[in-house]
Amino acid sequence: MDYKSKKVIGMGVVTELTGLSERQVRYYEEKGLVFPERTKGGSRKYSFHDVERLVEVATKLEDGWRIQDIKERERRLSAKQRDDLIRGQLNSAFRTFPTKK
Amino acid sequence: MDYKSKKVIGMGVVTELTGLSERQVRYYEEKGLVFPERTKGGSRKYSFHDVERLVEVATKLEDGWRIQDIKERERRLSAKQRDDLIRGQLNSAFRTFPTKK
DNA sequence: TGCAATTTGTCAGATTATCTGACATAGTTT
DNA sequence: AAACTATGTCAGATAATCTGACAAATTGCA
Repeated sequence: MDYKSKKVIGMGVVTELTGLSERQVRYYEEKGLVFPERTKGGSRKYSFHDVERLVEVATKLEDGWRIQDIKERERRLSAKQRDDLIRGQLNSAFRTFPTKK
Repeated sequence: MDYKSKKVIGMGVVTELTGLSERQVRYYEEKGLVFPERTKGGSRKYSFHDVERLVEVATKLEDGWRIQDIKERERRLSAKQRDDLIRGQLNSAFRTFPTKK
């Protein structure tokens, strides 16, 4: 695993890096937007990727989005991506219609 | 700064990642082999680069090196690199002797 | 050979970091 | 108006980390 996705960052550093409060960070987890790992004792551990994710979420909230909207939109997007992927696979497998060039 | 050199990792994770004891990690710092940052409260924060460094140090110690030897050897090596760098700069600036090709 | 240095373990006591759960609140939806 | 959303804050508990000290095994060296 690469540095960006390894879960090694504690809550204190996360709040420093993101500018968010502990409350916010925990709330976003409660709502299913980030998924930290835990130490044996129960402390949260985040990755750099998680940190970027948190900033992205916070930005959208500042823009007036609500958490459920963010999740909903992403659910649709990834569904579309799955569709596009499958469509692409079908196209290259069966070539049901002409491709350009 | 990149993920590899950002100091965000606490002692607990460092001991997990390196397999070293807290005692060892602190001792290597005391001897000037790693240079963690600190939180406001005084807790150490390491980078992935530091983690790799610690493993490298531990490996050499297992091979029978002593800390002072490691530091001494590196002092010489970096001195040589400085010399090589300067020599290279002089060569390209003044071309005091013919180069091959 | 004997003494000093090196490296690591361990322990105590103190301090810092983080956790959960609860209540409050301002703003937004329904 | 009532319910919901997002966040602040506080208390009490637990986890994580720190420093400083003493011990001990091994190794270097005078």
